[in-house]
Amino acid sequence: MTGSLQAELHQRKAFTSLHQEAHLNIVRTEAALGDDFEQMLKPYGISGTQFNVLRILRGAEPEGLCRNELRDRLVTRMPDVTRLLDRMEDLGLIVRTRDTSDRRLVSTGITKQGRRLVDDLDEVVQAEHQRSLGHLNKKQLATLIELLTLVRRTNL
Amino acid sequence: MTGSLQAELHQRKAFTSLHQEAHLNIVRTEAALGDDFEQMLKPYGISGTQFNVLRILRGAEPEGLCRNELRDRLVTRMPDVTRLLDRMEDLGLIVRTRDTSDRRLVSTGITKQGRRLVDDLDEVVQAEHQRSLGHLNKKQLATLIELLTLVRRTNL
DNA sequence: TGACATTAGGTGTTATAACACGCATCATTA
DNA sequence: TAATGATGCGTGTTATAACACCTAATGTCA
Repeated sequence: MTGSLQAELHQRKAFTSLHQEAHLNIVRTEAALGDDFEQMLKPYGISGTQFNVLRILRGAEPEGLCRNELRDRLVTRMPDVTRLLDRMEDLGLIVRTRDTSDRRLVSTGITKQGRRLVDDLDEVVQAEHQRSLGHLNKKQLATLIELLTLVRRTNL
Repeated sequence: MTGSLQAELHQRKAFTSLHQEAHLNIVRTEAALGDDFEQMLKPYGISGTQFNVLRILRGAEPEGLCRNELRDRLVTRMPDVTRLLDRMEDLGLIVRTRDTSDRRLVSTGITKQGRRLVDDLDEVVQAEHQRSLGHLNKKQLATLIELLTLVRRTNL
């Protein structure tokens, strides 16, 4: 029962602890899922992070979000949001407008083109989720979510 | 019960599917764990991937490993192993020697200095694992590992 | 109001990841 | 053994991440 990951990584020795095995399982699984996800997005010319930004901005419509609020909503840490948005602006996926009441703020919104892209991607993404996680039943998914949430509980 | 991640990401809307929620939970948890892990390694001057390399090479002693075998054992995909090893060689953590029987192969081994570093890190890493996952009991860890292994099963 | 801290955001620079390609070595087979 | 293909590894180049620093705008309080 223990040792599947061990085999995947061609390891001879057992893990030194259950904690280590759990940690590596999380990292390994994310890597597998993440790589496939990026691969899926490649034909559409955006990265996983960029897709994430689009989804967040769509959810925030019709208002936009300022840079830091957007950064805080990203699933992964992203220290250089400015240039991430620069690229997306160049691609025509987002627009930035300087706030008039507080001129420090830059409101970022999704463009029609960006909106069309995420909308189109919805079904592709759902299909990918189905492919990568469809073999788990509802109870298994719920338990997995529950345990991962528990992990983050003392990690926040 | 559902919606912890939703709150973490300041989301207003619910997830569109259990699959999506599971996927994002995996990504988010890995990011949290990974960031802390990198932070822990920072004082020692190496990255998570570099630590991983050292651990693999220590496990392969006294022989070394050729580049591709090493790459296949890495937990995450790493397309540019050559320059990763270049940097580690510059740091004095590994040595590379051209195989004499098959001159295409470059055997990579860990140096005494590298070995000392991973050995020193063992307890630091265990402490970090304890901190990040110590609040889960054995059964929970086992279930988590089991479910993540199941996820990868149709993802390989 | 002026000095100071705080907040939001951008910039400069270096390090690393990603991708495509090239070269050398070895295996295979006519 | 010469030709062809496969394998292992390195290199060139571009894109992105990471880190520290800088500027402008706002808030605060003597």
